[in-house]
Amino acid sequence: MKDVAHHVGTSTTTISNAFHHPERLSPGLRERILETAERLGYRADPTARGLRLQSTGAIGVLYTESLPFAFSDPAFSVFLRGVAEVLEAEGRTLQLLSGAPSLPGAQDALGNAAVDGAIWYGPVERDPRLRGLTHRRPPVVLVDADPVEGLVTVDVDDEVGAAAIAHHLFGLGHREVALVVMRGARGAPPSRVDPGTLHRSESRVIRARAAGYASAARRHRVAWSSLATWAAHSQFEEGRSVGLDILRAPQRPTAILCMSDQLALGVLAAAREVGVEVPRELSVVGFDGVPESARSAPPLTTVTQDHSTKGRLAAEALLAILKGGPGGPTRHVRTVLTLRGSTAPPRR
Amino acid sequence: MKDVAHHVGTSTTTISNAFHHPERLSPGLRERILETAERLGYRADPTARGLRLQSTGAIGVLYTESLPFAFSDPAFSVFLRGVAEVLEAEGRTLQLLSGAPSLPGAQDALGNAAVDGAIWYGPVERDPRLRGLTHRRPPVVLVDADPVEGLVTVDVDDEVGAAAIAHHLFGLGHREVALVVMRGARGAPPSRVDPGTLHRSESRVIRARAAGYASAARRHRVAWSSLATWAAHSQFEEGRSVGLDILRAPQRPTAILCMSDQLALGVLAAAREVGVEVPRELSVVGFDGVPESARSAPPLTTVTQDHSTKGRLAAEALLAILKGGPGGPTRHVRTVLTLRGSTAPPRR
DNA sequence: GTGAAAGCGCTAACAA
DNA sequence: TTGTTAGCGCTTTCAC
Repeated sequence: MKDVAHHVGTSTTTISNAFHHPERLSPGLRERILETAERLGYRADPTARGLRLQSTGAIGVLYTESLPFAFSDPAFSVFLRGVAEVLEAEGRTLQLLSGAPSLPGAQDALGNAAVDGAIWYGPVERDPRLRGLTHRRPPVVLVDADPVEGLVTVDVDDEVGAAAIAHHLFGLGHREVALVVMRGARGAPPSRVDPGTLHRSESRVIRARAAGYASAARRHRVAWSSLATWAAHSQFEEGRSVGLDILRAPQRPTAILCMSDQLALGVLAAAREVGVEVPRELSVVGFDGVPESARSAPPLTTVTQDHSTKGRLAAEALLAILKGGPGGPTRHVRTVLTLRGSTAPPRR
Repeated sequence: MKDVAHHVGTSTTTISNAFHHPERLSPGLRERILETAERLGYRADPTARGLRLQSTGAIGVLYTESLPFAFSDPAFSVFLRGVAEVLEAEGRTLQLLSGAPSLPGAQDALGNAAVDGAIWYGPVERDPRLRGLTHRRPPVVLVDADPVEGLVTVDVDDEVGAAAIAHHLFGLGHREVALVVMRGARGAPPSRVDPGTLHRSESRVIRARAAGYASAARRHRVAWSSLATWAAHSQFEEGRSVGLDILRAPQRPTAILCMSDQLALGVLAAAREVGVEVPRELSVVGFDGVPESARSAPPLTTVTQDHSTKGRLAAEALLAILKGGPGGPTRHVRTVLTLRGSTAPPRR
């Protein structure tokens, strides 16, 4: 900047004005400045600008697992699409923050990021970092995480959706139902769990969906805690491997209730491998309504949530706060039961 | 910071030292400072820090189309996973920059972002903005874009891969082959094009793949410019709609050669809808080897490129430059022909 | 072991 | 219409 000022023979103020207050300059001078700046390849330093203006134009999105994993989570991709839509319209940029709790410095991913505000996408764990986050700078909006007093939250109807799809399955007449639930921890192989412990999960999403399943079970007089249950990290491969285990066992269930589409898609693949026909011999359901779920063979019966709207709502709420608004109330996102081709009554 | 200094009764220098040069303080004082900082919720302002240190810790990734679209591009997701792997290991954050040429200020998305360096992911168009990007601050690494003198490039073997898969198709005996190519422009409906014009595309990727197809055609004495060709934006839905058009026409081809997996997956869906059996009645191939391509029914024969390695290489090259290295030579990523279940000889 | 002062590059009051 | 000055919040020399 000084450089340009020198070349043109003026002060830095005038350079700044040439860009931000054109009316305060004679057109000729302005012209000369712009030209010189162009020639010298001058661009205002965004960091200095950010310091002066107290705003960087960036919005952070913190994913509570490792970032690489985030990019194989299709629901998160669609969520980001929604976020990006509103940010792009405002000319803001999107900064991805890794919240993997194990990472050095992850504790402060938020505090160390030069962002004007952040969205905390916490599908995975009840996070100690959330404590003391209230009224934090930068302002934070919560998604899929346990609510925190004083923070705006985007809330999804997980329990209602889960109840609806379990009700659908039980209503069809299924009684031998296997459950495949998500688990945050990676690396660990899938394992059997007691569904009765699910309500103590660290993850709001897991607790809510489990509660929905349980209430449908109660309604149909199915013994909730007797359901054969596997826990796996929500990925296609894990779903496939659990599916293989389940379908190769001597006592095959008539339906598999999966807590995510990734898991269900994996189970579907396993069924194909083993030669079990869906839905004639086996019903499979998921949760999320990711794009792939509509394209599988057969198309997956699932609970759809509008991930991109979720992203839009979160981004809009955050921008409202940044504009000085109160942030407003919790935003609710509905889920809808999406009946497709992967369910049928059990073969008698 | 001043606040903390006040509370402790010391200077801001000492506060800073407490965090960055512990050895310069008496342990007692340091303890008191850390404690007070904690109590007051003090966090060093990242922007001010960035200005002083001339580094923000963020790496930009510019996608040459609109950001919302980026998140429905599975190849880009896998690429980002690779980038994120290396950035996360270095404790850096990932800033997504929208390069949609139509956007206001997109011209300067790069110049306005507070990043230490950037990756230009340009699958789409030969971009005028690339001119004058040489030796630009921040340093830039190019991916899937036309090379620019002086910039490090990650180069993919698109032409070789394309030649291989077209050779596979022609070698199987297919002569009535329809071509579905990508096009950058969105919104516009799919349309017929002359394959002879493809070598003038704005996109390096499109030119390279087309060149590969053409050379295989030549080798098999197939008249390249006579191939029925459709251009569509690389998305599932567009592929499906083009597929429907092709398969409902009176003269159905025996094979459809798609320039991306997204397109091919859409065509596969169309075939299922129309009741055309793949690969018995129709062969379909794609390009990219996205995860979904392995899970479709039938699994897609395609050209696989290792997108996550591509991301890793780009990120590593950029970090090397930031550490003062020369950036080194162009990185090459190989493609591999992946034969799966969607191709067979034409029915006689 | 601690503090004063300078300066990162920019923009905005305010003065001329 | 243009320039002077101050200051955004931090880190770092350098002097004490």
